[in-house]
Amino acid sequence: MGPLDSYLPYLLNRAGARIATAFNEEVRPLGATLQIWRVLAALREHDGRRMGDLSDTTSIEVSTLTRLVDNMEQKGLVARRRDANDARAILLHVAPAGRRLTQRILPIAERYEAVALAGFSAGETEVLKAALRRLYANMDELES
Amino acid sequence: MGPLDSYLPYLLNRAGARIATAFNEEVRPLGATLQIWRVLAALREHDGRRMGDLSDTTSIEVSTLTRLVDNMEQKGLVARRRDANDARAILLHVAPAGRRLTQRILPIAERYEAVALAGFSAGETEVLKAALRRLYANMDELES
DNA sequence: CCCATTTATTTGTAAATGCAAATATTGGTC
DNA sequence: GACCAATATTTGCATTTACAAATAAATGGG
Repeated sequence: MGPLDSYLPYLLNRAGARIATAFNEEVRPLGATLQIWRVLAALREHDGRRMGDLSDTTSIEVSTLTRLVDNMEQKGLVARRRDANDARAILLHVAPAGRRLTQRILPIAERYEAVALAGFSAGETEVLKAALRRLYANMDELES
Repeated sequence: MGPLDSYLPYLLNRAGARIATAFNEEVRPLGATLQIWRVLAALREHDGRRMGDLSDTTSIEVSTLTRLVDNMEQKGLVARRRDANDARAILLHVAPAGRRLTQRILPIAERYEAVALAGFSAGETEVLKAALRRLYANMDELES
């Protein structure tokens, strides 16, 4: 392996960590965290998700997620409901305070997207996003 | 903001988290962790680094790093030495066990690079890496 | 229809994390 | 040369995290 900054996982982590840290600081005054935002964003895309589903889409480990959701529930951001068709499962729903918080975080999220991609053309942006999806998919190879 | 999987920080985190989790599992049997590897890899590139320098290059928060290094020192992987020119600073050096561990992890790291980038041409790979460096640099904008 | 297996979530517990404060040292200024 | 702000690291402490085990419910085979 050559220099560190030619090593893909290194570059990936470095960029991700930097964005994550900055974003986290920014939403803190709103009483949120990056992880809370991840859950809210996932619910914004599709409300009433299972814990396992949320864990997959947010990349938050499921036992960590349980406790995060405990916390969000206490804050009135979300509500747990038993799935009527499968009593093992929980369906997590946004609550009004969660919707309000989402609306406050959205512009910050959009700003981060813009800042991170400053100077990228629409084409370059698409190539990058496609590559990131491909990286993710490539990891299937090691899961088996 | 549109669908989650068109949101750059999401894609970045998702890919990074997946690689990190898998890598971490893989090095665990060797008595290592991803964070330990990050430190070893940074020292491999340039031995005798300051804590702050290491924190920057590994993206590990400096107070976390202190304790990680305590741990690595106990395992005989690294050694702290006071900087002779500046008694505030520590210079961290690999120790023999650290070098051996590095040698055992290197092939795993190379495999991860290969798996993640499977199907990418050399050109595509370079475009991706350049983009990740650019993302990182773009975040300067928010630091001020 | 009962049992064993699988799936979904939570809980126990130890370790990792990160902010803030403390400590140590340097370097410049008066 | 003493003092003060800046820099480097560590420590205190509360929170977050993650592995493993526990709990609960569904599913399918006999």
